[in-house]
Amino acid sequence: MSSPQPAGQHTVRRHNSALVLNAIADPSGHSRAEIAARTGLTKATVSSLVDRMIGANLVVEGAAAVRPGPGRRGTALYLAPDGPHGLGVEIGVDYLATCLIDLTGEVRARWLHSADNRTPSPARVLSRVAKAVRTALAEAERMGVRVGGMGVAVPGLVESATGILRVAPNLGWREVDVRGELSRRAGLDEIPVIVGNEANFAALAELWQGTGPRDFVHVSGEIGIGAGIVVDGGLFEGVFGFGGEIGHIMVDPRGPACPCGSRGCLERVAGQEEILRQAGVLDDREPEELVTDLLERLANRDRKALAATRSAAKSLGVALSGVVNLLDLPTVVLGGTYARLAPWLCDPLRAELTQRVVSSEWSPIEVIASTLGSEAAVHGAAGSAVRAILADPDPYVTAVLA
Amino acid sequence: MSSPQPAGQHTVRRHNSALVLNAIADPSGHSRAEIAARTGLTKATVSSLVDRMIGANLVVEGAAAVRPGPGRRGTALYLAPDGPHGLGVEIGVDYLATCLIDLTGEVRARWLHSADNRTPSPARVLSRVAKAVRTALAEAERMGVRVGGMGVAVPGLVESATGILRVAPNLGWREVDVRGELSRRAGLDEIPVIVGNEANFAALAELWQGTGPRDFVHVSGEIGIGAGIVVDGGLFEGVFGFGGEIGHIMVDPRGPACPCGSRGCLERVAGQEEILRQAGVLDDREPEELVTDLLERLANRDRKALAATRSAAKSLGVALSGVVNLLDLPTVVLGGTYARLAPWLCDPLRAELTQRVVSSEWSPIEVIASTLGSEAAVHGAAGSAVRAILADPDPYVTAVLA
DNA sequence: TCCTATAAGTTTGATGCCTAAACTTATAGC
DNA sequence: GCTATAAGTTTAGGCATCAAACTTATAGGA
Repeated sequence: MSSPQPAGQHTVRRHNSALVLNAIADPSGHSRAEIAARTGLTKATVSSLVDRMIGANLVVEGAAAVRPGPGRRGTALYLAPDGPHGLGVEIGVDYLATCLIDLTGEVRARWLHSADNRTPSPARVLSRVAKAVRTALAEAERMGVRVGGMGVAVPGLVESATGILRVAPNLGWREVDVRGELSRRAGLDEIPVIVGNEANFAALAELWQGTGPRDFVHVSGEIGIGAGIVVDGGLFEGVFGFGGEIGHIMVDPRGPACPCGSRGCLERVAGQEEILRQAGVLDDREPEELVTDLLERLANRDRKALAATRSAAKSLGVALSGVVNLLDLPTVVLGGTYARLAPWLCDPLRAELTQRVVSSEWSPIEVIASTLGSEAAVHGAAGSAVRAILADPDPYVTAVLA
Repeated sequence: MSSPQPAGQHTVRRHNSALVLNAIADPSGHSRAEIAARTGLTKATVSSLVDRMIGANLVVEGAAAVRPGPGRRGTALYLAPDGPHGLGVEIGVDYLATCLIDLTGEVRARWLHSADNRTPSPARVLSRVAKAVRTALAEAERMGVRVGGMGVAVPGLVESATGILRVAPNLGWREVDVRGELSRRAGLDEIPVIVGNEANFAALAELWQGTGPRDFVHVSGEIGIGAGIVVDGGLFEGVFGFGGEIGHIMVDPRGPACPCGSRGCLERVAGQEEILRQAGVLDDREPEELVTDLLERLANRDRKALAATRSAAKSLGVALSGVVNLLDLPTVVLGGTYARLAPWLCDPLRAELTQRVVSSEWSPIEVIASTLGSEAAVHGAAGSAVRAILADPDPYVTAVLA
């Protein structure tokens, strides 16, 4: 959105820095001259901007490119592998994950602790998180890289402007100032911290991974059902940052009651727990084991398992058709547990969507499974930190060069 | 697709021109110095930009302001009442509306023809539309004002990038190049034409009228049910421009069959026709008369009418709660026929939403009725033309001064 | 081996827009 | 009519871009 801020020459440089850096982000390695042609800037301007970014260690020069014909060879430019890194943290219900990611999106270090984050107080959990953050910062220092930002994924509603976690039902948290607490506890005065919903971060990880679509809704079903909506390569967060809540779309007015007060909510009808129950594999084993059991039964064409999955697909289709109609999205990405069930979910879901979506005639709906595993959210959180630099490098460059 | 464009000094002027003009758009009339303070630009810059815009007849100077204390009085600046006008056209199912609107949003001329646009071929209808456009252009010439752009509202899905009407079920049109045809038939080579969905234009009219919210979903129910989604003061169109289709969200899986192939679609359950049927006032009179009849019965507390309205409110609540959860919107605006039924719809709808929307605890959902009448869509269409100039005046200014 | 054509990257001067600060104009209060 | 204050204009300077000239590097042919 156009900010009500006046523009000056610095604004121009800022805009063009981002333009140039995003062209450099192409891993095939382009020369200054190619970047100039691609962005529409002159070689002189590109040179000047690139020099600044090399100085700030965002960009490095590679070997001269091999090209047929006469003429001097250009020097290929790449994102600096030892440039600023992004630190990602995910506070799960029963685990704590951290990772360090470089500018190219490569994971350079990762940690995963099993931890019950539900029983102890938020303060205790956050002090544990702060410790994990300090460990990661120490590792970054050992690697000789600067940490340019941090992303924190939490399973709840986060007000994007303030970074305050409003509520996380599955953690039992309410009104926790995650950003403030972590900044304080881990001594992060210098590092910008972004707090967000794990479903949103997972969707962003999907966006940044490989060459997928730029417009999609990413649905992940673990304990709740969360959706991350990506429009034109950016996250759609809603007005307060509470967007993407599809778990309580009503799918069946005569369905089972939901703790939220309604009936037949998607989460109750198509959530992991309900699929397992209908398939007859719900007992007191670990969730991981139960899903493996379900997958085995599906592979063996167990009738109840197949019926449960098909029913969930149908309900998902009802809910997602509303989403897709409303936002006019061409693609649905299945993440989390749904990604593992994708072989059985995709076809009935696609059929349901095609039937219900008005515009499917002109732009058919694609349903694909995420290729990212369970660590999508941490990667997205870490990635969002480096992406913040890539999307607007000039403030970072100015700060480093100062 | 937004192609990344390089920025130069002209970009700066462009940005700041918009900034200044939007500050001037405040009808209370500010001086150059006040604009400077408000925008953060210097007086010199504001003066220079304002001079250009006065030259292009976008801005006029008013009387010197009265202000207590010593010092020279500033000259108030206003949007030029005889600056460029927007031409709005609405192709309804059984009428054709046109209007001319000035930069301030004031309607300066309007025409309304009853016309059956359903039976004749699209080509015939469009030639009739072109004639109405030429009439409006002639009137603009007589008034001595330039027409800066045209908006065309149609009751169907429009691909925003191309201006092609993909389908309009209630007109029986498919794949009609409305923009191309009208440009050709009415000789509009110089004038930019925006084609859009009437529900979207109605939502924009609501946005621009008065001091309403900047984030809302506007629902209007006539023959179909359309929604216009406004986020942060801008229309959310979806990826292809097909966004806002809420008519076929499923509200009740056991509900009546819908021509779209599904069952229990919102349109079938809460549309005008179904409300009238349940209230027992559906016969072969004109729709207008039927609605008046319904309103009378509601005023007289007719039990069937009240029940029908309450049931529609409940279904709307189910569908809109999904929308509001997903997009995290704080406000629902009822337009069209729903606006007239608002006294009976608002309360049950609000109750339904409050119950179903997860974030309502932190940001309660407001339900309000539109104050615009049946001409919201034409006004929005005309307004979108002048808003395009207000949002980015520099290209217009440059073209006029050249 | 040297020359020529070609292309990458740098240097230089011009342009355009913004800013700061000085300057001019206008007005109230004394 | 003088002074203080505020609006609006003028002028000098800064900054980022661009165009064009210039330097550097390379292939291919004489």
